[in-house]
Amino acid sequence: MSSNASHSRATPRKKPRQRRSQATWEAILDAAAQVFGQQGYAATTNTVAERAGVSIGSLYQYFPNKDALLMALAERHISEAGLVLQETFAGLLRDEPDLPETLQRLIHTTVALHEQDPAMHRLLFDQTPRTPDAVARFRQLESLLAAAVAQQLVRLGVGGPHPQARALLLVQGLEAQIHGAVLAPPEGVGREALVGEVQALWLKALS
Amino acid sequence: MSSNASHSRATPRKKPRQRRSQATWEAILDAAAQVFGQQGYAATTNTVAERAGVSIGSLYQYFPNKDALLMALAERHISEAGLVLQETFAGLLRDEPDLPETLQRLIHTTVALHEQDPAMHRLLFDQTPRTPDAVARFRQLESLLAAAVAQQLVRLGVGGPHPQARALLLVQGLEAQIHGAVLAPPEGVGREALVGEVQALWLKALS
DNA sequence: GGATAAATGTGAGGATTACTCACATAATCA
DNA sequence: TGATTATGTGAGTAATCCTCACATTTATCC
Repeated sequence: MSSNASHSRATPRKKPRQRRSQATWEAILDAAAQVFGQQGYAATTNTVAERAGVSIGSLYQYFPNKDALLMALAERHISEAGLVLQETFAGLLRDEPDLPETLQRLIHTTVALHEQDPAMHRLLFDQTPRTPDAVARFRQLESLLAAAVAQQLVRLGVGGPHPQARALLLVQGLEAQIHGAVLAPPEGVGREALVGEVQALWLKALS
Repeated sequence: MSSNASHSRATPRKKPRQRRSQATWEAILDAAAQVFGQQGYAATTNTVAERAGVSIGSLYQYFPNKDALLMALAERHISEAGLVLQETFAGLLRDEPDLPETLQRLIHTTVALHEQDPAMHRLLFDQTPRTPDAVARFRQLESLLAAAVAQQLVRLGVGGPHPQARALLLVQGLEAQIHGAVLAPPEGVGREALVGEVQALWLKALS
């Protein structure tokens, strides 16, 4: 089924050395984004290769298995999100806003990240198999993010006895709440109100 | 691949009418729990049938596809969790405890549900494909749970302008935080401390 | 009790699909 | 230019989900 290659690795099987191979690699990844985005993870690797205009053999020259293709898409998506987050934290370090404003910015960024490319987000979150590798990678990112948040909490004097722990809870809770609000909005309450409620809750929790 | 049956339905294909068919149905489910629990979603349906001591044809007489088998396992797991939750809420309605005690009980139950059968929980959460059906089913349960929680918030006078919305945020946030604390405990902080921090945060948020 | 119908069980095989490998082509280097 | 290395190809293999034509067991009726 999924990833039964001898010691499956998610990294590209071969690093491109010439310009044309780089182009091939990108063509495959772009095709994967399109095809998986439309048909979900059930889409076949042959379809991806066809859409990319390369043979199925070339696909497997760069990605050892189907999961690796998704992981590569995830990496790309994550690195884009990383840039946005880096910008947000740079702003916080520069302006040193108070707690309400800090929360406001963090929440706004989280919402923006979820609204940016819902199809891709849903594909990666709902349909990509959660291999141990993928889970570990996600946890690592979460931890990194928590560290940056912890720094802010400490600056604002609301870190408590275990800033890193508190920050982790904030990151996990916020992600789940915003994810639900944006991708599965409940009836009867507008997204605006819901996001406002999130901010109010965390503001009280941290004050 | 996954669920390409014409209009896939997750319900058993055939309702058992005789006692032996009921036995077959349960044998298959029990075998599925064992085999999938050990080998994950990659385990084959033929292995499940073999373990159950029935032919592969019989398996597909009761479950239209592999996903349906997992869904049935999920239903069973969820209904057990439902009993625990029902008990918790019955206790809250009976005793009408104050906010700290109410939160304490809700959190304790959530922790217990995650510690109960971590293997099955991980299987269903991490490895079972999130089909639209499965996602919808989960959201529905979440909503039901939120309604019960909202009732408690209103009773305690901390429901705010939109008790249902606030309750939903509580349910989603709590689930994510406890899930992380129990199934992926961070280093440096004990689970006890982490759970305590969760309670403190929500207590302040709702007071 | 025997005959008929309905329910349940079987497993070889069809259809799909992830992935391989022996070989062809293109680029680089001496 | 010839040799070597990098890149590309696609028919074929193995694995696996699922079907279907048929066998067997149980229930129903006279």
